[in-house]
Amino acid sequence: MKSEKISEAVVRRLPVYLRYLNELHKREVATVSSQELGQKLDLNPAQIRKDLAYFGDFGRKGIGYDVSYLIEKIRQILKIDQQINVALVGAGNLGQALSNYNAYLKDNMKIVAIFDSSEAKVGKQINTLTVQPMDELGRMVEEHRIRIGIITVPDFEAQRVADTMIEAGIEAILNFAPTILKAPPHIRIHATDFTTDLLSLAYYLEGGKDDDNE
Amino acid sequence: MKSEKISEAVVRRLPVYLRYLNELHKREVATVSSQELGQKLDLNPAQIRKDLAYFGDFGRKGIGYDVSYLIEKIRQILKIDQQINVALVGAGNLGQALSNYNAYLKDNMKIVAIFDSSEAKVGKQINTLTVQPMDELGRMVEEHRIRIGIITVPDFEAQRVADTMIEAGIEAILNFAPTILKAPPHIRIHATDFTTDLLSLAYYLEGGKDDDNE
DNA sequence: TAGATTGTTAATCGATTAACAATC
DNA sequence: TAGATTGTTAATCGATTAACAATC
Repeated sequence: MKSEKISEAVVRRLPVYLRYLNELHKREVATVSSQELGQKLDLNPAQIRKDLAYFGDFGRKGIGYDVSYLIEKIRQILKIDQQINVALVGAGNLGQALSNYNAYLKDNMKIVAIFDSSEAKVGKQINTLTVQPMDELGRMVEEHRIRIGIITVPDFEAQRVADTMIEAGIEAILNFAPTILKAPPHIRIHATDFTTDLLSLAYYLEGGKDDDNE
Repeated sequence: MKSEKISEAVVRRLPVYLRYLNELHKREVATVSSQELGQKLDLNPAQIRKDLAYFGDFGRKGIGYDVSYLIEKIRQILKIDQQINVALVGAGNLGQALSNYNAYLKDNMKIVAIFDSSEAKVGKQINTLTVQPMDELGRMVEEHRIRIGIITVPDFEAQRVADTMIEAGIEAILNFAPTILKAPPHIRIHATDFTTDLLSLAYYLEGGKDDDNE
């Protein structure tokens, strides 16, 4: 185990490894090589070995990686060996869609509360959760030790919601609103922007008036 | 205008610029500097100037960039100066959420058809569209010149849907299923994985059993 | 022993940032 | 003219990949 700081690119690949390892585990595969992982995940095997080696010597030369052991280790690294509670704000279609993913997220990530600022949405049932008004957020964060917030409100509300979350003590935010959130440096923010992804795809389409690329 | 190949990082920033420029335009701001753009978008001004300079000399020294002109140029670069038709497969919650974004995507990207393999979903009305069965996909792609596909089906169906899309002549895919799609190199695939984003956030939480980071 | 595969160092590649002449 | 800001080159920084000794 070395003590460099780990780049975000590395951290973002860990859940990808974990996902495929979980699949292997379900198929009762005991061992996997960086070669095979790389082939399945479209990554360079050397990169995978290097990524993992940042955190420890998890593999065995000549053999590969023990699937169960590596799963356990990656969970520890990602800190999901304990349950992490998540709050979602914005009970629209997207919020609803994400809360369904609770099933996928048996990796110890759990959406435990859903909030919305609109009277109309409060009280609505989404899976096992009841949509709560925003002024319950502070209390719920404390009571359930909620550490991550997901924002699925319209862009013009996003910053306000983020501020409320941070005020309440949330440590990290996953933002789906198409806006750049401002926050103090100790708050981790990841943004996921569907419209940006889609528009950038268009660039790679063939032809058009002037075909500059590829 | 130079003729290097443009990196994906650059292309992914263009829609971000566009989004803020559109906002400026609505506020009737005529001109903007790389400095101000950088400040708002959390990017280095030099990077913004460099990004834009790949495609042409859009700015004016001492003045900055003309908002309307730059919007027009970025639209051309992204090839959204013409309407791009999009098909969505998977009429679940996420699919429904995305199809609502049609409003946002007045930038000439339009979801013109929604498909689902489940009998139960076919015929359902989502906004102005009726969910169609999968075997209509080929015909619709051709008829409406659909060029981009969005996949919002469960992971185990994703590859099959991608194959069908590619077979039908779709050129680029935005994949929301948590799986790595295999496709020929001329097909552009962007993946957006909510679970991966969320799990990687956990890494940055403070404390835990052993606190290696930050 | 022979074959496989890791962990790690060195080489390469690419992206970001700083600096500044050109010029509005 | 003085101040602002671009476009671009050079410097820096960081991430990926290749190569290989160590070893199971």
